[in-house]
Amino acid sequence: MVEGRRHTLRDIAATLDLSVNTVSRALSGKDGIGARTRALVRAEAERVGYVPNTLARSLVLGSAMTFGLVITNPSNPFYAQLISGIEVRARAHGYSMLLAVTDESEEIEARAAESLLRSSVSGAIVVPVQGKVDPWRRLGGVGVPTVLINRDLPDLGYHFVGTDNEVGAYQATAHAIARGARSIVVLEEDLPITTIADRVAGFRRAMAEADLPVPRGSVISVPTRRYEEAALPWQPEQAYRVARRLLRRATLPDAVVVGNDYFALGLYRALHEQGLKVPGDMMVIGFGDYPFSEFLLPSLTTVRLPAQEVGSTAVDLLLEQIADGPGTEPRKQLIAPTLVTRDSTGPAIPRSRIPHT
Amino acid sequence: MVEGRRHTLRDIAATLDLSVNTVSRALSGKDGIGARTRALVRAEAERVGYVPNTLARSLVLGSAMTFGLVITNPSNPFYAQLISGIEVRARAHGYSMLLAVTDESEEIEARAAESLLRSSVSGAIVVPVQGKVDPWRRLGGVGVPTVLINRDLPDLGYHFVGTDNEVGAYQATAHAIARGARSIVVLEEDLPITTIADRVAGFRRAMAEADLPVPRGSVISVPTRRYEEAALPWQPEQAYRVARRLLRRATLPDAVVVGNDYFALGLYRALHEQGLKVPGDMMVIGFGDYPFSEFLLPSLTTVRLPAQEVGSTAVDLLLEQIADGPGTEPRKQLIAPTLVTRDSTGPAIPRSRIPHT
DNA sequence: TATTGCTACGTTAACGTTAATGGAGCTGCT
DNA sequence: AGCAGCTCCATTAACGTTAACGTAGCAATA
Repeated sequence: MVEGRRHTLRDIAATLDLSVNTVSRALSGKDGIGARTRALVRAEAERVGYVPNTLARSLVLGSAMTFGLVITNPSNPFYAQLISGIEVRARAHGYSMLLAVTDESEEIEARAAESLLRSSVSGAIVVPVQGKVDPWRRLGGVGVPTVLINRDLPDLGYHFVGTDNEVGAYQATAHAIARGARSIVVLEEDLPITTIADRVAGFRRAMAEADLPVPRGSVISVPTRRYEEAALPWQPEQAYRVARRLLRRATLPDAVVVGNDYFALGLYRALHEQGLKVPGDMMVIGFGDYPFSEFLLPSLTTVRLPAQEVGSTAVDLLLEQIADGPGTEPRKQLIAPTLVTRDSTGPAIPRSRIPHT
Repeated sequence: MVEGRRHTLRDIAATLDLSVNTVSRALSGKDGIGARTRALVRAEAERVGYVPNTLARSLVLGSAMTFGLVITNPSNPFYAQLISGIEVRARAHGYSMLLAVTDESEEIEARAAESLLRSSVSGAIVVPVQGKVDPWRRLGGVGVPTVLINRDLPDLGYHFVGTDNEVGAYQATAHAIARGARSIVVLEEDLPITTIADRVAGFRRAMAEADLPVPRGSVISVPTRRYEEAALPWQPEQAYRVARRLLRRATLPDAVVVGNDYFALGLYRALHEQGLKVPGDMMVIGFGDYPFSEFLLPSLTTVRLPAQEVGSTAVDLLLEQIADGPGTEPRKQLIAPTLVTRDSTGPAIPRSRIPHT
């Protein structure tokens, strides 16, 4: 079946002795076509295995029915889920997805933006590296709807969907305090992004509300930026190194809130080596609720980030913007994360309740 | 800068009083253009922020400079890494990447194949669901180079890049035997794919070489197929349930080889609940070397799958096929995985050797 | 000076599709 | 019978780009 080259509307038109336009309209379901003609065309299209050429279609329609997705790193489980969420929702509306990976590099990001521009994407969903703003300004300048994810660039006035990191960190910290922690430390990535600042703010708010001091050294930066093709266990490893230094302090914190669940892994190891118990000697709270976090020993209390929801919300914002045209007020949508309480902040619960299958 | 609509070659041609063709050739670096004219054109293009329209270019050239990537699930760390590997390599050669996620559904897969066909991708890299063959046959039928990843569909005669699962499972099993295991159990996904069969074969070969029996019940299937929007910890959870049943057996195996590192998580938990120690009471060997596996407690011995290498090899095969045209003999490329020996199969090594930073 | 050959550019056509417009043939009404 | 109005299809143009070919102008050569 269907060997050789691709058949076009013209081929079908020629064999049926019709005009190209008639064939086009017959196939696309427009009216003004006789029932018998339409059936004939459909049958012939089926017979030769006709596949419409999206390039030509997009060229004349001015829209490629494609969304550009620009993320920093798919090996971050949050972004992996985000990809799924966006892809599913986009495809449901007939859009394909062009994916670009920036790996936190401004240079790659600029090229990716340029590439989306050339491809005439109908919209873009972007996790910006949060350095330069210009590449994305150009996209909006020519009328490409753009939604920023996770990290806002307020200067652009674009739509934004993210998780409420301030609240997430607040919840995490407040939870630790409720469980008895009085001295708490935060381990965060060393990226210059709003995410981090928001979380630190949430942490400080919770501490302030409990009248707890936040001495210097309470917020520790974990070096994780990397442009290389990536030894992947980089993040746990770096967190492990930082945690080892932390554990050499004279007085140890009661709880540590880490910037992502990979960091918790490194911290777990450092604690284990020192013979310190979680949560007995130190509570640990993660960020992300990665697929493995529930099954760590002890299972990790963590702030669940609604990746799928963020993704589908972003798609909805694009669709809305495409339908309503430009000029819509930029919407900043913060989706609240939820704290998932597990064993790393409380007594290990006997799992014997779990039903046998 | 650069507001309003997009400028075209015609715009530039009009303001400079040149022909469209001249502008095109001036910008694309073709010769037969005077130095002064070229400079003029370049300057004007820069001034108005000209962005070439890939759609039009692709239409006339017949190639979209785009690769289609079809995977089952980006939350599988192997595929997350694969995406990175492919994207980087493809972009280095000027290709963009269209991503489709099938979630193991044949129906979605068929639609994805159709979508790639419509988009005139220059090539496709596919992790097939391994049900129907037809969608992919059509792609090859119209001359789209296609490389299959991980799961071969031999009927198609396409290029194939995968990991040598037989050898991987053999190594894992042989390693366990070398460490003293005599009774070994395999936990695998319940997918009808060659991957699983190959691994079971490798397992059996290692057992046979050591003259060890493989009684019924040595290969256990873990139900993981899911089409829904996916509770993500599904895989560890299912493995946990299966492991609980396993641990109720009268005699327990000395070692368990699991189909992916998520399964190891579930197994770890089940063992922990029974008070069984890894590796003392039971060795555990994973598959995948996921980012967290090195940092589990105990760290997980696992078969590292070269995802990045698989990805870049696939891209290279596509590029080669595009350069040489069709008719090249299909190449089946198996990349050997490497066993990473860690604590889950041997005595916990004191980590005090790790240098302080 | 006529011929050749080169440079630098313009003209035309094409890629495959959709939209706008036009027109032939039929039906129905007065 | 004449005309309007409808159905059904054809014609034309357009989207933005590249490729093939044509040609004017000039310098070098015979």
